[in-house]
Amino acid sequence: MAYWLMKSEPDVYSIDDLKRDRTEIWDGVRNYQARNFLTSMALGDKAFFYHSNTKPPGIVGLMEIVETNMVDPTQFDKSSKYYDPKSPADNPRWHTVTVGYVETFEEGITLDQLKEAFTPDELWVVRRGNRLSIMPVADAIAEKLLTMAKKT
DNA sequence: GCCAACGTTGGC
DNA sequence: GCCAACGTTGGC
Repeated sequence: MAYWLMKSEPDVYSIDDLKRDRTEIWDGVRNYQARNFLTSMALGDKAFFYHSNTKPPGIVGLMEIVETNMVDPTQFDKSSKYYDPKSPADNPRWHTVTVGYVETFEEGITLDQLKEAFTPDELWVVRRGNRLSIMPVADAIAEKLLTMAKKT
């Protein structure tokens, strides 16, 4: 089982929204590196939910991958802001997963705390200028994150 | 609201 | 294939 980190702006979709919905398709990713990580996810993988563009940014909870290799329907939806006219219907460009709610961390782990605890090589989200919205998290780092989440 | 980082687009 | 222009992300 692998661990991941997935970013979302809470104004757009937050961990509270996922708690309410229980499961949700993670649509709208339009970056090839992020998409490649999405397509390499396996059932049962866990993902840290990261709130970006908010105060404070940070990891707020845990998710589980409950469905893999889904075609992102928004790429064919002309009314969606994620509509991609260049994506061929017979060879969709954008794939994603469905995530399931696992837990909300009582205090979360802020970006400041993440920067204190990890180097940019250990956890990509603390890299300066990092814009990738989906990234892998090594097992040892994930275990440390889970310990930190329980302590706070 | 500003702006650094950086991915994408398009002219050549 | 280069690279300037442009758009987006996301911390501050």
